[in-house]
Amino acid sequence: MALPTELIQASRFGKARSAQSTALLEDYVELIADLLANEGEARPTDIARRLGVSHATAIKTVSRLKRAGLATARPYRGVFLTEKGEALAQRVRTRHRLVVDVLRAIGVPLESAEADAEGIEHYVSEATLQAFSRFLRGRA
Amino acid sequence: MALPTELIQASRFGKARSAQSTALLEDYVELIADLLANEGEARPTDIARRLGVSHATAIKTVSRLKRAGLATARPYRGVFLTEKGEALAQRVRTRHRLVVDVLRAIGVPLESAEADAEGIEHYVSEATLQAFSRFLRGRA
DNA sequence: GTCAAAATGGAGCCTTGGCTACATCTCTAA
DNA sequence: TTAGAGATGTAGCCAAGGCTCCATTTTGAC
Repeated sequence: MALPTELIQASRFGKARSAQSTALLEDYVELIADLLANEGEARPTDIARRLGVSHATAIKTVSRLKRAGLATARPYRGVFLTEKGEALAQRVRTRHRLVVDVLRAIGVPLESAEADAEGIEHYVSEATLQAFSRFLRGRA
Repeated sequence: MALPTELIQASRFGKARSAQSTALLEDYVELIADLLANEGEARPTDIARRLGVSHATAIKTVSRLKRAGLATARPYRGVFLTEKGEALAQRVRTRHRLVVDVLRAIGVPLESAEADAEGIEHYVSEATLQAFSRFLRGRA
């Protein structure tokens, strides 16, 4: 093999770990976009309820989103996405659909596909996404 | 729909979050089993190198493994798995292979399949695993 | 057999992502 | 128009999972 096993493996685990840290932000951005589209506004309490966490936790994470340049929010005035946030939401939404569609195509029940996709989607690389697209096109 | 959207969604996110907390333990158990099988022993330093973390981090997590009843370790004497740990390692290994095989079957390049599986495997439910098996059998 | 290198373990620090409890603001219904 | 409900924000706590730095133990080379 080209590289020592341990280096290959370490880099894989490292990637998985860093994916974990962005997973939460992706979930928030996706949900905020959804709330803005369907409810017209994204309030911390709604975000908290949808994610199943306390409102305090939601507010704290929203401030992380702001720090990351993904969202804007003024006190007592709801949350909005920046351009960067919108772009991320779009990518995340597309990826989510693709993952669910592939799972469905493989024969995973709808409910399991939706639930598992919530975790899986954060670990699907670009190369894998492309393979997913090809796979779906191939059986369309 | 049977349940309010927000409850369904909250439970999905909740599941994904709790999967995250077990993911690390699963990785450790899988790796320790691998080291025991291939090297005859699992030393904290090797674990750390393979995972790409500091040895101190590895040691701390091994003590979590002990607390969880998955591993045993005496000072300066390497790490071993309990029966419960062995069983978990076996399940994790099987699942890992299944995920990689499905990704490969779909057309994901080997390297991406191995790398992405490292993250994906922790979020694949029992129902999805079964669908994966059926899918592979169906095209064998 | 000794001593230096390597492995191991521990202490203490940071960030993240949870929580509860409390304080403050907004808004709506009477 | 004003009280009370509900939403929002703040503070302080916890555990997990990283890290570095330091002390100790083991081990291997001479």
